[in-house]
Amino acid sequence: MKPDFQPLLKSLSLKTTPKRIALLEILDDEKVYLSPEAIWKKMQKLFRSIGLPTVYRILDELHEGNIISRVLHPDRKLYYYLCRNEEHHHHFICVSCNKVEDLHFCAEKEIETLVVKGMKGKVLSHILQINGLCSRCLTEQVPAHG
Amino acid sequence: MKPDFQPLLKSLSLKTTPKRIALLEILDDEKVYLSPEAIWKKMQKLFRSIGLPTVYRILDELHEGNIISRVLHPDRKLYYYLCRNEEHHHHFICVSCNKVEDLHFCAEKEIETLVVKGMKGKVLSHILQINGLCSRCLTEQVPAHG
DNA sequence: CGTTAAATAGAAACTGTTTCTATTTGCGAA
DNA sequence: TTCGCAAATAGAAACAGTTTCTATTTAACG
Ligand SMILES: [Zn+2]
Ligand SMILES: [Zn+2]
Ligand SMILES: [Zn+2]
Ligand SMILES: [Zn+2]
Repeated sequence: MKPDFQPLLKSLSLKTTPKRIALLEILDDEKVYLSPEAIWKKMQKLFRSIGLPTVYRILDELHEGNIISRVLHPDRKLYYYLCRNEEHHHHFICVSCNKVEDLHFCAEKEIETLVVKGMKGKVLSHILQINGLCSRCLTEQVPAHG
Repeated sequence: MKPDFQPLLKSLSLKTTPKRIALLEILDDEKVYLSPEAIWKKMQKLFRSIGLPTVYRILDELHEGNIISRVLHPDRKLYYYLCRNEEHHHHFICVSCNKVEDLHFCAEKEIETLVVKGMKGKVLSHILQINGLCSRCLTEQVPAHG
């Protein structure tokens, strides 16, 4: 079931354009993280003219609005993933097939305590990401794809 | 007390060159993470000719050999930090003054269990980093530096 | 519809990073 | 100590992902 992205965009004060909707649907269809260029190529099948900067801009806006999450890849390029899971969690990413799986774990409480009480500092954000191989890649030895 | 970096380099099968030693000493002097360019500028004070690619290459080799750690900055540029703490831990980084503090916390056991038992996957690496403001920046409102 | 600010295309610029090639240098062997 | 050679480096150039710019198009609202 395809969610209605219109109210989501409205809540961010972004206009409901066909390209924003298409990009969200593309991400929503995927269980893997995608690069801006991969998204662009999918967009090109839907629109006769679509610029790569537009893809970057939309991804930026949606990431800024906490709608989509960035994947920190060892190759240091940008990747994006749309997760519908509302509660706070983190991700296990497969570096071979790019699959993303929810990791229902976070130690923010413990860390907050360490930082506040131990360092007298303030936590602004935290990164927790597990890189590895998913069960399929582990058993089938599927070669990596871009 | 300046550590002897020679055996460290030897263990990585890297030749002991003045530039590698200097770079290690520069990092060892700092409690903040540095950008390749910042390191390059410090190197330029020590060598009349020193290329930025050399800095990148050395940083790469040392990072590859687990001698130095990369900082995942929100700005997506590369930063490096030399931590002498031998046991496994993570870092709290101050996004204002670039200071790095050891965070003696890691949930790798719990996460490993979740991934192996829950997902039938394999963990290759994990990222845990806390971004925030250190006590000094919190109280003194020190403006950010590059 | 008509108006207006937001969104976009396409080209061009940007910038951190990597590659390339000739030259230099560390270091084990003689 | 000197030699020989693979490793390391400088400097220039290339690269690639990302961002900026400007004219044009479009969504939203009355
Ligand atoms: Zn996989
Ligand atoms: Zn998720
Ligand atoms: Zn968390
Ligand atoms: Zn440390």
